[in-house]
Amino acid sequence: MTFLILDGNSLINRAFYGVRPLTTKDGRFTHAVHGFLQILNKLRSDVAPDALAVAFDVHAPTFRHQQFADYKAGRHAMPPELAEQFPRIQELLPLLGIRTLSLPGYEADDILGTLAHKAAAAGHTVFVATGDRDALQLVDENVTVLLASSKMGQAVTTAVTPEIFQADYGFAPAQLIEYKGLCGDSSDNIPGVAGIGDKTARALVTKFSTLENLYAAVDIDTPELKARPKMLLTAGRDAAFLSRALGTIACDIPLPDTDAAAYTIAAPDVAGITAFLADLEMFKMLERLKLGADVPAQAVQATPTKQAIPCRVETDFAALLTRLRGDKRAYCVLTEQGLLFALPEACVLAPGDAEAYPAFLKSLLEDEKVAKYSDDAKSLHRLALALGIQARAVAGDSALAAYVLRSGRSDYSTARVAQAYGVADVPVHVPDDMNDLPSIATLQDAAVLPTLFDALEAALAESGQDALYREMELPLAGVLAAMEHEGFALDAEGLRNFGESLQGRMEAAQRAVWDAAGEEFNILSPKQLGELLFGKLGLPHGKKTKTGYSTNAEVLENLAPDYPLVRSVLEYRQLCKLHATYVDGLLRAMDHGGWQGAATGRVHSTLNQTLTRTGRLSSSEPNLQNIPVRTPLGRELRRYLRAKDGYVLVDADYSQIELRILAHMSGDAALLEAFRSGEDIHAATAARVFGLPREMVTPLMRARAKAVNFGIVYGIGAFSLAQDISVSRPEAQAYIDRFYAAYPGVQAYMTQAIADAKANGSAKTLFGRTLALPELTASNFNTRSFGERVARNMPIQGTAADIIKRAMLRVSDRLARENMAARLILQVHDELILESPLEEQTLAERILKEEMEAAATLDVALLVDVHSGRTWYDAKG
DNA sequence: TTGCGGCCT
DNA sequence: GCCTAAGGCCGCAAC
Repeated sequence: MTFLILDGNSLINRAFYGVRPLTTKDGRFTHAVHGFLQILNKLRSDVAPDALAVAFDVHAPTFRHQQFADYKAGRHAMPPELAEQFPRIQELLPLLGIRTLSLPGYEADDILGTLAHKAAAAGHTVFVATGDRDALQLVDENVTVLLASSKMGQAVTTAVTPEIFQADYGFAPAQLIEYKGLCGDSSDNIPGVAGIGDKTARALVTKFSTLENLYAAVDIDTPELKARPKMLLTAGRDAAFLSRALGTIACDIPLPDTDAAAYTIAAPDVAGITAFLADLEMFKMLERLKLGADVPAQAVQATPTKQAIPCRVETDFAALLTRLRGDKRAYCVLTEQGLLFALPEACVLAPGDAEAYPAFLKSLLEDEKVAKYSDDAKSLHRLALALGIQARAVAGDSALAAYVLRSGRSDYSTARVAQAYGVADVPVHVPDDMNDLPSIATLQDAAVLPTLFDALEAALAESGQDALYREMELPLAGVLAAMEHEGFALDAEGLRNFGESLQGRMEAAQRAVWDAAGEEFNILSPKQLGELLFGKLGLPHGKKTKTGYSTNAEVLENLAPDYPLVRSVLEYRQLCKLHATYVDGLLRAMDHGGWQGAATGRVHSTLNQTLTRTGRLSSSEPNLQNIPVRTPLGRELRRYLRAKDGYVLVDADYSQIELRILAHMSGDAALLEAFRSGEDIHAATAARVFGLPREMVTPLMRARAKAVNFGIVYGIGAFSLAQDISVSRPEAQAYIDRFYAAYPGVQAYMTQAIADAKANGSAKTLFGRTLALPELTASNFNTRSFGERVARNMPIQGTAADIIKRAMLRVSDRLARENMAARLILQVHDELILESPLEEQTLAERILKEEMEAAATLDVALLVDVHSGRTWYDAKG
């Protein structure tokens, strides 16, 4: 049986702090109740438990207080608005058929541990839900911890399995207590070893596994331990063992019932729940709890008068498929419960747990004659790829359509898009025996799709962006799905070794800073660092931030020539950045083969298609578009992003694409001529700006001209240019003036771009992509200036984005047409990367260059540079 | 969660 | 007196 165990205290706390306060008319707070029920609902639909228990703390000292009087001392008292909500939840849970339990002298954690331990031993599948990372020590093959957190106000749970834990921490879940012994836990006032922080603790636990091993090493004076940690460990020996004991969850406390069967979910008391929720004025929650027909109509408030669409589960896939083939169109939404269809007369779920589900999906997704319309085309493509096929006739994506119509929205969820295009909610009706259906909100999202697509398609036709949507973005979703699916191979072992070498250097840099400073402090804390440098040591400070002195790289680099200490700070920062963000970050993102599916050892970045204002893509989890390249040390990371055996990476990037677009769009004769003659564009600008013949241009002049070239594209001002190239402000202004004098067509174009944007209320790319710019009419000078800079930059940056998207489609089609095994795996704004079999390398290089250069025909040619290599480092020219 | 800092095109 | 170059993602500290 599946047993779900909740930490009531932890989850209610999360719920309380995670949402805005809410009261009934007579002033009783209800938001924690509300948030907790939402988490409970989500967990129940995710895990489908047979048995459920909710554990609570008792407000009394525990056995831990006897060991350590200061345990959890200094904690803020619970605010009364939260305290008053606990009894409400404890009253409601039994009505839902769920048992609660607590035990004097113990914490909810210990109940979790004991129940989980016993149930796992009895062979049950156990899930523990909490917001407290402490509970991760319970994770093993039979126990998954569902960690609740909130991301951008949205409640999310993360399933932590042993593999995921190991990837995150570097050691096994059971060793979490050793880690806590070393670095303590400030929220519970557990001390740990003074001076040992997260980083050192992780390294020590990874190396020595247990405190016993570690202290054995301390005692025999092994060279594996450096002097400082050894000294700290010796001083903190008692604290370490005490902290470990305090941090250890008890798994054998005397509970009355430890058998999972004793917590089987009972039938809900519908009348009781209804009365309870009505009393707290939580009418919507009644609906969400899916209590069905027994709910009195007046309790649900303002029952919609429109005919509701009934929802059901359909397991006769053959019939469903025949039906969809007859309709020729399938409006569908991929949900956790399966694929959900909006038919004119009903919402129908094809349940994901049915045996025939994969075969059904294959038939549908591959069927050219059934056009698929959804809220997320990329997810349909990825579903197909996971099944080993390619989706055909993915003909609509509402989010993508809305993005093309107007980029810059913060949210392209179906509900928001429908609202924006004036499409009314379609009410849905869930029969009371349908507990396997997705949430009401999801059902409504599906139900609204047919009318929503009508509205979106009409808007697209009217705006002239139909081609952009249909011929560029929609097919691109398929290409992106394939790229995400492929992923990028990672040399994990090489990366780990590189990380260790960084760690050695970090310790040295840290030591150097501390020695020079005469004290030990957290160098990564801008507050502590600022106080040291500009307070205690009295160094001349530059600008200030809202919260104190600025310690950013620009400020520190000005001080570096005179202060070795500052150089060490910069070095320490760089090393930490490389280690935390890239070494650890990439290893964490590597596919470790979670719940199902084998580990691929590759990273599968998400390529977001509806995020940027300009039409660019963005990359996340991990972001592969910001892998270091500028500094030699950072660039080393690219040695660990590589092609698989027998393959090679082929990397191609556009040369000066944005300036070429500027030349085309402005029609400036001199800029066009500079590109046509094939000369070095920055040197050409330098010659014109400085009024010198080409051969008199020095490297410094070229570098400054390069900064001006880029700055012009962004709408730079003299102040920032002066900063950038270290000249006086009047001098910078002179460069800008001379640039415009040298390229008068560019100046005219920029003026026109702003005028057009003001006239239309939006900026536009060469391919018709539109960005609304309400900022242009703002009365605030800064806001308006920002709008003007975007009006100048977006057409250029956005056109470059359009062009590389066209190139991606061409490359993808060409590779398929020529039956090649090479695959696109990444795009970095002006750069495409293929993973190609060695024997296809030459052809792949040629295809990439040809298709990218032919992606647009401008008044100036597009030029692409191609390089290949086993690793990304080698493939970067 | 916010602010700072830092990596990319 | 204020601010100051476009578009992103992510880690850490501190609240």
